Amino acid sequence: MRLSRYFLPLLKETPASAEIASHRYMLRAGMIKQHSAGIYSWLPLGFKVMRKIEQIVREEQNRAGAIEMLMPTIQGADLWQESGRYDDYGKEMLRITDRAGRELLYGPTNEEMLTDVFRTFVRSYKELPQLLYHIQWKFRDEVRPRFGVMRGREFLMKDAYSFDIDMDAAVVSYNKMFIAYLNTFARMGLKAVPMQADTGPIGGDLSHEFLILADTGESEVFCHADLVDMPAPGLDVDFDGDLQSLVDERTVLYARTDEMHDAKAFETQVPRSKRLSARGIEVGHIFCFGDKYSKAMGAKVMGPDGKEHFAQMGSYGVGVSRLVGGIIEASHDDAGIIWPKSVTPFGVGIINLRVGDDECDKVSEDIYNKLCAAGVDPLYDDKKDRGGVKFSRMDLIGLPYQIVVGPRGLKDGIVEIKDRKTGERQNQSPEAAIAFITAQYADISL
RNA sequence: CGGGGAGUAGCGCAGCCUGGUAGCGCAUCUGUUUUGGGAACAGAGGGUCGCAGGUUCAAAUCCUGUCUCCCCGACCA
Repeated sequence: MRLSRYFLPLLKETPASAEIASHRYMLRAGMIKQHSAGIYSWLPLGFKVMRKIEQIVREEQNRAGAIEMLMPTIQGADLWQESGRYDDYGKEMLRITDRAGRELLYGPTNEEMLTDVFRTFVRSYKELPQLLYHIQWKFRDEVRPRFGVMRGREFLMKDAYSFDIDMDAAVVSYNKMFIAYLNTFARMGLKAVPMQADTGPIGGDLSHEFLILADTGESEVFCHADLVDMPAPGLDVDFDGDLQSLVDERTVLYARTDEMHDAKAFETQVPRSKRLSARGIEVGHIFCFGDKYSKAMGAKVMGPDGKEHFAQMGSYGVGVSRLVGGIIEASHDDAGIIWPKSVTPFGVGIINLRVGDDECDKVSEDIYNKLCAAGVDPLYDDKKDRGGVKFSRMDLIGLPYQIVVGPRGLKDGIVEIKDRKTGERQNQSPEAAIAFITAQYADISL
């Protein structure tokens, strides 16, 4: 993409309303525009990042054996009256009336709707397990939206739902999502720690929240320090095999959010030097809640024993739009965002310091064309701005690498490669720079 | 929902106390000179002062109501 043809409305000054780094940078880097409290337009740069995050989530859901579908944003009130949540959910649910006076709502989640799909079509244990998901916009009329997209009212969520014949089988599904989540967040460069969580209005007793540690996180967390650097299980995990030991390794150590925290247990189970209390951002939450909805809504299947059984269910959420902010919270500096390679909106920025100079134009264009062909998706700054503007702009939007093409270097036949994260610079011939950048993305599908 | 703060040009703000018909910085447009870390000079455009009432000869300014946004807390798949 040529910057001169892109839509990238950058802000030089920080909008007064933005308090935390991710919100500030998302506004300044032209990623989002707020329309009202907790409701945003996703501008091209922000949308591009969100799409990449969404795709990683999708790939890891698929890898774990979940199947993608799509349910509507608008739901009828009847299903929620059946489950009993129509009244329980309260003002957080956005309720709508259509022209015929029918009660509708903008879905805050989809347990009821998918349970309805399930009970319509599934009759036998032979069709189990089922693990279905969709990635769809949700609306929760939060009392207090804040922190930009981190707590928006409208947000994009991946929610998966599992249906099994009994609790043992339900735990197998739960474990698949548990492992898939660790891999998902790891691919985004995040260290997410699974923590014992309260099941809240969902019900049930098996539940984990996945939190990334950040000072601006909304939750207070307590955990064993070793959990933070524990590597993800890896993409070669056999999801059809027994995952229990992998899950156990990561749940045996103490890790709880404030609502579940037990100071005494924390002190007895975790040696002093390993006690970590910090703040975290919730990016995923998984629940195994059994027959709460299947019972209320009559979702049952015939078992091998010739009797009817209510499906044992679980639900599994990832905040896709929230992750855009979460990744920035975890990866930025004073100059701007530092994108992990896996979610960066563009693979590399090419800075032409002297647009209009034949040699600079020629070399920049050549690098641009070759990197496009190599699939690296470069952003070419071909605007007629001064060097300083170009440097700070590229730092702000935070692409992992920059290639600087200027008359000074070209005299000696070289361009400069800058690593956004470390600040390291290296001089290379244009050809070597192209090869270097291409190699950095060899193992990442952009 | 309780407490606090703010709505004035695209963004950041001053002006309000003590009413007199709107200003600064950045951004934008034109020109000239510049050009390797947010350039300089000259000129130009852009505002129903959130909205609705009221007081007054006169309201951004005073009064009443209302809407919106932000922060702290409570809340939160």
